[in-house]
Amino acid sequence: MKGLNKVMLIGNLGKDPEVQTLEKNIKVAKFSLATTESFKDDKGQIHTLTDWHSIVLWRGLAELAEKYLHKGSTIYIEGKNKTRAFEDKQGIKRYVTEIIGEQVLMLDKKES
Amino acid sequence: MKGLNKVMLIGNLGKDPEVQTLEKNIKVAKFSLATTESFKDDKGQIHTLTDWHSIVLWRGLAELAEKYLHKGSTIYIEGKNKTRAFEDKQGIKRYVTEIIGEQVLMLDKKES
Amino acid sequence: MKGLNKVMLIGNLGKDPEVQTLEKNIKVAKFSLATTESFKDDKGQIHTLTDWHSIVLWRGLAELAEKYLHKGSTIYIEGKNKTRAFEDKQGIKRYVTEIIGEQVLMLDKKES
Amino acid sequence: MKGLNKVMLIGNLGKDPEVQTLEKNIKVAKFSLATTESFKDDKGQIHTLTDWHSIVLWRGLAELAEKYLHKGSTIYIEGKNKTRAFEDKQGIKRYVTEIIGEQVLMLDKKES
DNA sequence: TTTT
DNA sequence: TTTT
Repeated sequence: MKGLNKVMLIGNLGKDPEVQTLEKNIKVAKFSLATTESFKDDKGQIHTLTDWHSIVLWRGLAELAEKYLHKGSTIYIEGKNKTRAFEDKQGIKRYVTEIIGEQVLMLDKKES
Repeated sequence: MKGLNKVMLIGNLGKDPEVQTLEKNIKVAKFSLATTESFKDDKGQIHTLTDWHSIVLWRGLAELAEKYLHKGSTIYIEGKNKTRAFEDKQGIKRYVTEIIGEQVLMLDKKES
Repeated sequence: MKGLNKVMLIGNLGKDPEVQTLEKNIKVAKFSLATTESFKDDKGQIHTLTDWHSIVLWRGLAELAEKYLHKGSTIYIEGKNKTRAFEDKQGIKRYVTEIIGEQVLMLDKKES
Repeated sequence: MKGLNKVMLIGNLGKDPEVQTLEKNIKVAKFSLATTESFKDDKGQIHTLTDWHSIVLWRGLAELAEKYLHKGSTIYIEGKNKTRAFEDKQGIKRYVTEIIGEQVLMLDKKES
């Protein structure tokens, strides 16, 4: 271990995961996750603030996402921040930060 | 508490922090932090991979950064991921993800 | 910040919280929390293992526990490990490690 | 993943690790780790408080401890809380909570 | 752009 | 029992 890059989130999926199957049958799932925070302003009024996170899951976790996660699901996810460069339609270099999930825990009560 | 948005990093500053003083004497410090990971490939060969993170510190933590942190400093930082929109020079909407620090721990041995 | 002492748990209360009111109307809540882990043994068989944690909540968090938490509740809790000495009935010094909660997030779906 | 049981510490070893070799050449290292916290009291006076943690490392991490860690070493450790029962010399059942390390990062600047 |  |  040479450094630490850890992200831990509890929140809800904004949409159903988008799952792709790559060569060798490796799957990737992508979705955005909302985390909500509430805080008091100077006047004691409670406000709510939502952050959106771009989540990427690989292999077994992508399969779990495909099977069990959907819009609105509440999950705990642990992973790492990765910023990668890509070119947009105009050929301009842009950056996006994604969270590569390493552990996922489903937090919805089973509706039996 | 309504959700969890937590980031924990241990790494090194790529450059000295850039510190601005805003109205009411509030300070903001910005810098990038490298976290390093090593892993073995299929052939057992060890590789090293660096991720860069954009860090933002406010108020007291910005003052600490200004006083004590510099290029190469090793720190532990705990905070949250925030993605914000901004317009680039061409007026195109772009996004950047920053880590807003809430706790900072300096990990350099004091060179006495 | 001089060091890091952080514990993060997601699990279920083993019993209803025991709440005491101390002087100045300060409340303390205590309960045990089960975290469950599953793993495969050498033969690929899945096993389940439960760890029990002694949780202590003060003030506002104790009031939250009193009002909303009960046997079986699922929570996320963030806090610190504290080991304290006490004397048992025979006057022998013993030790117990408790997690002093600093953040609590209720993870049960509201049953509307 | 069915629950979360995570502990993260940054602190210093109180003594050199005690390393045992078990059957099949499996090693276990044990040591106590001090985490230090500073806080202001009602009068704005700064106080310092130390917590002691019992750390257990297995296999490769035990070997790393044996080779590189000693009294005073600063480390980051990530692991889980485990409480286990044992019988003391009088045959009375007692409990101890240990942190089973899963990741260790050495934070001492190399003194070249 | 860092560090080992 | 550590460290600053």
